[in-house]
Amino acid sequence: MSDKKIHILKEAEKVIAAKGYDAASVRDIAEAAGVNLAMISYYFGSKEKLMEALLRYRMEFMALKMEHLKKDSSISPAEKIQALMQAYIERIFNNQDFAKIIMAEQVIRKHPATLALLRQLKLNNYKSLNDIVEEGIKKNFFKKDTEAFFLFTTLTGVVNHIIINKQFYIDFHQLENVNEEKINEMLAQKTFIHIHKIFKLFLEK
Amino acid sequence: MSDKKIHILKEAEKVIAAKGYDAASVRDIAEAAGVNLAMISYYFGSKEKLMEALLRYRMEFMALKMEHLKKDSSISPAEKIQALMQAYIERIFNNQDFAKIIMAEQVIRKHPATLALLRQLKLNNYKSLNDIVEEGIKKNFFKKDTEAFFLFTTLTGVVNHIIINKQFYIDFHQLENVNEEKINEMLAQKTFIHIHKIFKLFLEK
DNA sequence: TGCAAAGTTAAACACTTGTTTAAATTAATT
DNA sequence: AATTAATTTAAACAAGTGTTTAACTTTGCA
Repeated sequence: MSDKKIHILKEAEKVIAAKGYDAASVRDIAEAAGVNLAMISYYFGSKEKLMEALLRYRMEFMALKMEHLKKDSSISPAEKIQALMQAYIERIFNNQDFAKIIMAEQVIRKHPATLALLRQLKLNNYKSLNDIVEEGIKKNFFKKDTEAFFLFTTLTGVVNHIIINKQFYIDFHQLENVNEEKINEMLAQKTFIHIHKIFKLFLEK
Repeated sequence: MSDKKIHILKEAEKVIAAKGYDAASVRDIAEAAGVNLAMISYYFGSKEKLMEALLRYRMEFMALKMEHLKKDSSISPAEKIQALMQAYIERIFNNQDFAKIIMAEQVIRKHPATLALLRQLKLNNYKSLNDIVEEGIKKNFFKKDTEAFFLFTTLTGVVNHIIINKQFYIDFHQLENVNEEKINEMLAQKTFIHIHKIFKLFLEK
């Protein structure tokens, strides 16, 4: 993918995250990217295909590919879970615009192509988590009475809702003047500790 | 509010939850409600004001008004927390369309009037939770090292993400032929048990 | 240098959007 | 029954939508 296409995608991401897909017009996106309106169709074919390209482009980063430690038995299942949690939190916090777009897409928009992509991403991430959980149960490290679906929903639900409620947190604790980078760091760390406790509760014997 | 206005609001809720506010046209809503296009403006003034009316109408139900047991010292803080959890889960599961609209509104749309309403709702619910937590700490029933914000985010994040991922759950467990009412009941119950365990972990000594 | 391919542009396209209008119908009040 | 008010309607409005067009400029290559 050319630099120009990537530049357009990144600007489109900002506009779509701020306004939502439907309210973000192709003219808005073109203006934000500093290109002529017709270039969107020229490069991507259509607005919907631009959205699809954005999902494909970012999903690469958002997928929790845990293959490298899947069969590594020198790392305990608990440590693997920890690595997955850490990776997920990091990715969401580093891609907050994209996280919002994905949330909105799941909640309201239902275009077949994007839904299929999201389903694939969700399934892959769920399986990464599930594999580790099953390994832990087999090796007798983990409780076997916890449904992986609820662990998965807890991880994704909590992290994403912390992003949604970030402004609420800032207002409530009067952190308006604190550097946003600092707030993200602090929140990400606290989120990790929080989720870690929950996973310990449900998994460790 | 007249029956007709309420009828329009309820139909609008379905359409907006399915398509999102921006993609749901006034014509879509009018058709779903079986009324003439101009009636929307006649009754509500504008599309945006219809949205505001919908939020006001439903927020009545969604607010967790815990005043009746706030000062009741015959009920333990743990039981109060349990009642609040139960009430929240019930309301989200019984108003899934509205829950989706609220989520989308928080994530992408940012109309001042609706944002202020949502902020108020969030603040009220947060305070209901926080009051009980503080009472529990004061009475030496609860740990005092847990931030209420993370408890709040956990409750709302997990429940709402279970709604978002309901179809994923159905597909994954091949429950396509099961009555949706049954699935909701089952999921709500499991969600309650799940959240209950988490709150116990973070609160009880 | 010449020329085909790629890139860029402003203008136009058909269509949908939220809202308003003015006329017609129904309901309520005297 | 007469008259005023409330409701409902189809049609029209201007503005904004995604996409296409055809002319123009730049680029890459023989």
